[in-house]
Amino acid sequence: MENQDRREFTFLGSGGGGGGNNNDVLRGGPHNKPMMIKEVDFFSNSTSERSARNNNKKPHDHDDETAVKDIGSSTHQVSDPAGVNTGLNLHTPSSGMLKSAYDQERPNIELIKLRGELDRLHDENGKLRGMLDQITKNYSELQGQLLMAMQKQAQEYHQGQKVEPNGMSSQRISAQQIMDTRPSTALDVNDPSVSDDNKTQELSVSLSNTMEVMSKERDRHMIKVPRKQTCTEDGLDQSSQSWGSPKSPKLDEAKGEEQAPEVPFRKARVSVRARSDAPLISDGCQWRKYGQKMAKGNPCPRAYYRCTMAVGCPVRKQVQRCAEDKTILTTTYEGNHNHPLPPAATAMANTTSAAAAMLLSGSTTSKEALTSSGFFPSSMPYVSTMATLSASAPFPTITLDLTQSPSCNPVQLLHRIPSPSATFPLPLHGVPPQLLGHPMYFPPKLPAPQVLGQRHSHTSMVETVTAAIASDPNFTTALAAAISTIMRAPRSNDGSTNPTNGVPAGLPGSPQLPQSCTTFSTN
DNA sequence: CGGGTTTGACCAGCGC
DNA sequence: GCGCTGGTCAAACCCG
Repeated sequence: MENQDRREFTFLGSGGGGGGNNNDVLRGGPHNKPMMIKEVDFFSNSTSERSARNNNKKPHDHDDETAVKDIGSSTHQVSDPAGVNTGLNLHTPSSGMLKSAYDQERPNIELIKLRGELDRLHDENGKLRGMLDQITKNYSELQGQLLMAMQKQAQEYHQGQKVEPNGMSSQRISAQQIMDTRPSTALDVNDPSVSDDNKTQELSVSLSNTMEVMSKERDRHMIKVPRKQTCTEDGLDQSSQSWGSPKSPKLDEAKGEEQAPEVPFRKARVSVRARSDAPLISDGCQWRKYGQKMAKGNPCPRAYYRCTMAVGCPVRKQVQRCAEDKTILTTTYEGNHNHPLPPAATAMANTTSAAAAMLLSGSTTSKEALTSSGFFPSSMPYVSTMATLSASAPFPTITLDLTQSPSCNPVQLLHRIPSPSATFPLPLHGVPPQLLGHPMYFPPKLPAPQVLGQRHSHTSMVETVTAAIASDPNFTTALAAAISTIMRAPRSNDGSTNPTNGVPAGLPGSPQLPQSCTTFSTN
């Protein structure tokens, strides 16, 4: 089991170490510098650093390097190495130097070439850094827009939403929306009329700030909900209903400022369903298993993990295999990390946090706030991911279901979903083409498209979710529209009415989603 | 030996 | 009040 956790991080490590070394890597150990950090350093480093590397490679060239520096001022300005050579040619043959002198000059020529190459690499790094910044900015924007949409919809919902007491009606509406909703009918977060001030403010926040905002937003929306088991589905969902109950003093203590002690409610959770033979999916974080239980209705044990990347990190996750299809691994996350994360983990954390915030922003008035609704833009060429939201449970959960086939018909997916859940697509096309084509791009262990189409091996949520966000320019609009639809949809206000009420997960005809009261589905 | 997993025990919420 | 269940704890154990 312990090897599973270590295997999670091999893609982040330097690649040469064993399991324990990988742990050290993630803790920022001095000996095994994570590859990702190396990349960052490479993006941000200076030419001098690379020169130092060259010096390490050729320490005996130090004098020559110094000689190069003597002409470096002109060389540096001439970014084209060819220009440098031209200048040298003017000096050497035409000046009538002796052959020995010329031979003495040759190392300098090579060094100048190297210098030019370094400059070229520097420029390239600058471009890459800009690209990375742009990606990060876009991601921040997306999150900000998501948050804005959530806030707006939450406000609207609080103001005038009428409750749909009939869960089945909600389901029908959900289906209609799923089949018929178009982006044009949904909230366009790109619309400048939508809270420009707030939007600007939100868009300007960094990733971490976004996380913080979302966390605060989420905490603000924490509600006191009587713990009630309304779902009859097995396994994870039942556990999820009680997860985060205030009975864990240590957890509350660990949450500290993040969660008021008098608030008995828990955080929203984000579940991930993925096909994987591996016991765990790689999410970029380091986890320690602290318990295992046999859940009712599921022969597969449920494992409990907590984040160990920092002391007191409140993030926990549950891992359990689907009873009906043991190739499906369900991982449920809760909480926000209170420490820096590796890039991959950051993407995952942000995504789950956004999803959680999305849930909570719409579930503040009642625990069924997000009972059902749907969105399925017909403009989406690939419906690779479906998201199902549900707040019918005592605390809302959003599940990314990555188990569906890419070729799966959305209608079929609809029929597979046993509960009136909110569904919307998350296009998972892959990494940005500019990254794919770039030599500095290190493809993940499993590129997202492979993850989508592949039902085996180690599915990486980070890769998949990140790819979902990064790959499709329509994603922002689509997601916002989905959120909009979700928030606007009629919701069940009856405490006994929930998506799974009377529709136990794992019903015949819904083999793909046997245990989800809340499900993101992936195609 | 340190860090992780295993596993039985314990606690608290919930339903009957 | 009692039993069931989920979640957590912590001692024992394992492993590199």
